[in-house]
Amino acid sequence: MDINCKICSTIASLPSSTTKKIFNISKKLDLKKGDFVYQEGDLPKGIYFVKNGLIALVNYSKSGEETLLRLFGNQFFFGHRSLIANEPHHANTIALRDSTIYHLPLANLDDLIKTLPEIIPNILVTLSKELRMSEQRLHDYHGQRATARIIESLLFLKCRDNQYKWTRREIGDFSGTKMETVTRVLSKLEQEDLIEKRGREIIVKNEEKLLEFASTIE
Amino acid sequence: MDINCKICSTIASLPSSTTKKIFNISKKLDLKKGDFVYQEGDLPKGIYFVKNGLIALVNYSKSGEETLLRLFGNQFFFGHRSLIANEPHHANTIALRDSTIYHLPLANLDDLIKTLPEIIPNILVTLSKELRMSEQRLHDYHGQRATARIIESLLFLKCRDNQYKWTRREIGDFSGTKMETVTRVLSKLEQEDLIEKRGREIIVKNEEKLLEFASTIE
DNA sequence: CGGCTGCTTGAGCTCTATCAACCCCCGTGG
DNA sequence: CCACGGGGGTTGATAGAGCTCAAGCAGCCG
Repeated sequence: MDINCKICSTIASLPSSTTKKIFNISKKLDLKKGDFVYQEGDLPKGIYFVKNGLIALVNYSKSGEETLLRLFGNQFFFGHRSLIANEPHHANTIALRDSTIYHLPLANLDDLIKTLPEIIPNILVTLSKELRMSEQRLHDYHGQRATARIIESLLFLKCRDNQYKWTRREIGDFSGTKMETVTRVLSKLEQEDLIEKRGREIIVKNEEKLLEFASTIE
Repeated sequence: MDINCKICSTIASLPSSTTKKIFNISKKLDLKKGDFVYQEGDLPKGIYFVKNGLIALVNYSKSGEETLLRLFGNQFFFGHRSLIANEPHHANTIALRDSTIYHLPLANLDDLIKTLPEIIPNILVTLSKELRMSEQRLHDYHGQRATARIIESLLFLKCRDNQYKWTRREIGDFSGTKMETVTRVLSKLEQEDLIEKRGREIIVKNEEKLLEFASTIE
């Protein structure tokens, strides 16, 4: 977990007294890989905390295209955005692997402020960082720089979960490209000796050079 | 100002007592068109309120490419994200036309909570909506749907400021396309009798049909 | 009127999606 | 232990969307 990873640091850690309180007043949920927590259009029912696992916020279009919007690993919370905005969920949350999460049922923002006031500053910071990250990605989409986006996505995903075996499809869903493009780019990067493919796994040989390579594109 | 514009509603209005207080403890700034309020990399110095005018949050890449990230019209505040995240500004704010804004100097989030606690719920809601909007745009970038993005951008920009004469370049900067593409798409839309070009101005003849047209793409 | 900025249009090119065939790895069951 | 099946990955050929470059036009201001 690289603290310096510019796009990775979207979480502000909670004091242990707060997490303890959260686990006390929440309901434990065991999820199998592929389980949905909520789906697009659902009304917000509270906030969820990841005790252990990996949850993805994913958007699907009619044509079946997926977009990986955010990822929640250990100690992350999610569901806060829709609850606060008082909007139906704009995307789906799905467990990428078996996970244990805690559900804190809340009706709305007032309820949140009443129940867990100590978390508000943390949520403010988290939302702010999530917004920056989203806008940075937005900027990256202008022009055609699939290679740069794929490199940054790869580093981000690895940063979020280094154990999980990210598929080419998932990297594509996050970077806004297709699986085949990811494959081609990875092959190019391997030729440049920046990464190494070991079976289906991708080994980043030189993160520095990789990022530099990404920045020299455009 | 269409309340139903799904991507336009990123502001929650403040009670007049709050705005009054804000104007009392802030410093008035008169901006000429093209003036910067802050630039990328600057450290946050507080929060800004738009009394009158139109401010854009813009990101530039080395190659000079611009991305319009957010827009702040009358009654909007900006600068909150970086202050709360305690990060240098990730983009520039520039006055699109002569504007009057108020600057409330603040050192950090604690300072904000101490000085103006009544605004916190509002900021939470605003950040949440800004995040949704950004992520919706992100999703729209997957695949090549320049036409749909241009239509939505056009409606959004008009929704934010109906007087201001948006240029093709600005529509491109917001939708992630080039000026020439915007021109071509607008010509196509005019042929479809969905809009009308009156000099440099763009008249939306049928917003409903326009959105429907956008959704039939992909 | 000139000049500037913004807009339009065309031709060509590049990048990436798409389609398709094939391979590799791994787990399962006979 | 091997056969087989399926999901993920690779690679090639092709097409199309949108960018780039370039030239010219239109609206607007001094």
